[in-house]
Amino acid sequence: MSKTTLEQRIRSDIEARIRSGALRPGDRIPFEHELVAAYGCARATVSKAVEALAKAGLVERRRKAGTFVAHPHVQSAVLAVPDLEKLIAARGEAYRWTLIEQCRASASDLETGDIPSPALRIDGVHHADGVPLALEMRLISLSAVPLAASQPFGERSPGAWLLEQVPWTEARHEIGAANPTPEEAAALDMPTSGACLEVRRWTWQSGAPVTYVRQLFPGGRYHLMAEFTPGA
Amino acid sequence: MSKTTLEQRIRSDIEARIRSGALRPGDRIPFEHELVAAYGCARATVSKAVEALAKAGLVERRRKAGTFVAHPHVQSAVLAVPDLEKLIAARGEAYRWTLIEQCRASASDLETGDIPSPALRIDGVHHADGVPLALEMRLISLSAVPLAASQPFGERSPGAWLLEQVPWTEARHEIGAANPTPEEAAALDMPTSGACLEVRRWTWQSGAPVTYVRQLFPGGRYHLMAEFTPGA
DNA sequence: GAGTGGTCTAGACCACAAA
DNA sequence: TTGTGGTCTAGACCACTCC
Repeated sequence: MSKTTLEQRIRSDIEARIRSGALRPGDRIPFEHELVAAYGCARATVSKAVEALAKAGLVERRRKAGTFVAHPHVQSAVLAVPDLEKLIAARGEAYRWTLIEQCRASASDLETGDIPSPALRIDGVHHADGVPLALEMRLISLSAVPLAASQPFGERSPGAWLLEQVPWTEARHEIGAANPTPEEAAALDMPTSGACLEVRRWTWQSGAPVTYVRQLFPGGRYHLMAEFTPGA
Repeated sequence: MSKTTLEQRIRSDIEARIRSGALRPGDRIPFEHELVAAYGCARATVSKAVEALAKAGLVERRRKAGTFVAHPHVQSAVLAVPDLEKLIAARGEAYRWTLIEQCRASASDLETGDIPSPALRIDGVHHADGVPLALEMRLISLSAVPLAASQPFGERSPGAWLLEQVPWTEARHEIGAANPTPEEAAALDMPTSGACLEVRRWTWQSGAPVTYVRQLFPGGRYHLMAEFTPGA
């Protein structure tokens, strides 16, 4: 017996033919009315199945012409950017946040973060089992989050607090590698010659800047993972 | 006059209420039959709209209870991993691939790449306007891609060739930072103390390993970008 | 012009989880 | 038990685009 829906079956049938190479990029897949005949179902059902493949980028639909296997262009992948506190806890390690500095953001800070004045600047370190995992430099727009001004970030990291205050934001990430400055290297307990993973994130809510954060991870202690399974 | 569909309107109405904070995580959004009444349309239309929000992760649907605004948990983002040749060309720079070595993969190679024997190993450098942008170490499974054995990779990078041979694969990425070995630093024309972005990618087709690649980017010359806009 | 996909309707039955 | 969402049907009209 099967617990899968008919729509899923149609979809995975076609997907398997693409993944196996039986259908190659540029090939036309059966018309909707042909699939309707083949599976003996309503057109809405096959339409939903094929539409899902199209949204996943596996096929391309063209009016009057039909539906074709797409040419894979850029590899895209879903990147998980977890909250560090939860990530460390999930790994079974002890989490600790230490505040370095909490002050008004300077003009040059605001420029790099593209955050309007007034804004708060918070520097600190995330530790896993006592080892520095990430150095964080964050700006928070006080016009978007006024409560941040009176919030003490000595005990709790601003990321988790912000998530509660300002849910469902849009964000942009830039991921690169950089060497730490002497001060950063000291905070991370690493040499300045060591490589760091640098993640910078700009966050908006309804188009208004909320926060900017730059996180520096010592090379060997952390890596990001991304899965790419279109159609999953 | 509007060119948007009714489904899109319903969807963006709800999304705007979530994004603006009018509906907060845990709040229930209207039942389908309420939306049907509010918009005066068929249930299938509102169902499609709300289902799209659910797929985007903005809401969570529970039978008998209703549909609720989801709690943002892990930040996820869509990461673009472009073909380097096309990326460099798109930036208006001259692309060049230089082969370092092409040989049979050793046992230790196969272990790190999780590729079955026999396999090919190809090392080379991607240049943009004559400057080394990335060092690449790649393994190709010869059982998955037999043609690779007789393919000369002196002129053309194996990535673009593979994409034509074996389209629509699944992949996993690991992104980190590392220091180059002296040999790698020389190939990239950089000091060993410089930070590198390290991207490792495992690729399968229909569950069978196809290729493994490790790319090393000098820190300042490249960065990855990821957008996070659920509901777009 | 002809035929595709895009959207929508007005029903229906079912599985499941909350009350 | 009850009501929600999950799935599906059998139509319909339309817009677009390839021939």
